[in-house]
Amino acid sequence: MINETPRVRFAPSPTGYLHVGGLRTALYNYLFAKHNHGKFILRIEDTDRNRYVEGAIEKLIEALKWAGLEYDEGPDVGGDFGPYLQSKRLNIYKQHADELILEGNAYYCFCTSERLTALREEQEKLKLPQAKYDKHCLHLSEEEIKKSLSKNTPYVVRLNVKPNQKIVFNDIVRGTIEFDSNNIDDQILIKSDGYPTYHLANVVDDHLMKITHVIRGEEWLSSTPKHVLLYDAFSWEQPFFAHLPLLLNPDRSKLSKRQGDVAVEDYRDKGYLKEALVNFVALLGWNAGDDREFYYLNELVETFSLDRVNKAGAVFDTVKLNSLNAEHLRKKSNNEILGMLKDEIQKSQYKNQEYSDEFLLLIIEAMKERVSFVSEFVITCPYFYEAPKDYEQKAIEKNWKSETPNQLMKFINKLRDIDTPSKSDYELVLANIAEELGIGKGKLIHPLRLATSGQSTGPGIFDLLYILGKEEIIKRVNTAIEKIKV
RNA sequence: GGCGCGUUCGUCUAGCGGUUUAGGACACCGCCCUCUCAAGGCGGGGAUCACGGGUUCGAAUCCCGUACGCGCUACCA
Repeated sequence: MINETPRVRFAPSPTGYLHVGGLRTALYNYLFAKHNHGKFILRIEDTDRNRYVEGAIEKLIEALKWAGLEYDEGPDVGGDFGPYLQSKRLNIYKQHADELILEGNAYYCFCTSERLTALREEQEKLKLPQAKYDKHCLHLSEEEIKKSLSKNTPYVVRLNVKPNQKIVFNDIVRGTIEFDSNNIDDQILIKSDGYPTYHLANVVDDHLMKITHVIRGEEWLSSTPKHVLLYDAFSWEQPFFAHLPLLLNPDRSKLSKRQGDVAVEDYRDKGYLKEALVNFVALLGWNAGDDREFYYLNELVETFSLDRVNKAGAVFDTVKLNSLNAEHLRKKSNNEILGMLKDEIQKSQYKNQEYSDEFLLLIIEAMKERVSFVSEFVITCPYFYEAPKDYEQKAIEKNWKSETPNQLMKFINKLRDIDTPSKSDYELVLANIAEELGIGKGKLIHPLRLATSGQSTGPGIFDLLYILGKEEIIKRVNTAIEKIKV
């Protein structure tokens, strides 16, 4: 098996959205596959009809593709081992369950849910170490089984776990793990509605789809012995297992909706870059062993390896995500940001206004190092899109003196003489006026910034002026002189 | 309760028996740069490596125990 090309799968159940923990699992599968020139497969585990969600599969696929995790085989792209929807493989599971029954590794169980509950209650009363099915139906005679079957009595198929066995398997992340079969319940394999449970379906499919490495969340570690038992019962070779540490809430419980956003779509909609989310999530439980923290997907592919995956859970801390987002944003070309900024403007109050690409590109260049999100190219510097409505009070107090209006008028008047001032023209004019007045440049710069932007922070003043343009500056300075009273 | 897994700065982590006065990143604070804010550079505070025993000349690193956390314990995945 070790010489085969690796085949791994991401096998989510369609819940309606892609959980960031799921994204991390999918990513590690993808990285492992691509690094080793193997195949990455998407398989939908939709065997719970009670949890059917309309449109869930489409959403899942959309989120996966948004993140850039293209798969080689899957429900919408096909492949040689389909179908990739478990709900379309029912006959396969049935057939394999029959095989297990025939060889005594599984058995029909006709117990009612009432008996099961009673059993559990009784076991609880007796303070038994663990509640387990009592194998009642294992001892049914051939006749009894036939009779019940012909009467269409509802039944499930259970795994026949033999007592006093050591079940040992190797986990790539955690090493050798050992379980005692006495602690393992006779797991239901086929539910009474004819659908398989996860345990049967994932083993059968992983084998049939020639999956070499099962890379999944740690929540599956405890049920792996059941899977090992199934591989043995079918006389199939086991895949390699790698159980990934969980993603946690700030209070270290399993990452959940209650304590923040968990859907990839939520982060996308909040304006996080896919590069940043992928980069961030990759580092939650893995690192290359050096100090590097900035990666693009293809670079992760180059460096990823399963044996550098951590054992302990990791808190999903969005503060660090934010800084990574800013870093990825800064590394993008202005032209790439331009497209995103146009989308952002469409979502804003300025959607009906026209802005030239040239103008927006100037804003991007001026603001790029001052923002963490594309949306901030709008909300943090509204003065590029409209004249300030009011002026920051603290800045007025600090920088707007009684002589300020006259000084600014001088500046404006000088500007009028220049047709289309360049950036250095603004710089020159301002320097000249300052010198003329015998004041520091700051005495002009700060009021000018306040008058034109309404704020005390922003890009370099000459960038600001150049982007606004002469006419707009004059208008805004006049307005400010009228409106700002000291 | 049972079984399993885990435990290094607030958070993500490096470390795989001596190179460690435990390194980096984010966050925080200070300085430099500077027209502001950022970005960038430099520096600072912050981890008795969960705790207790061993093994060893020597342990964050190996072993055992305890505590704590998490996961599983469904006709859910």
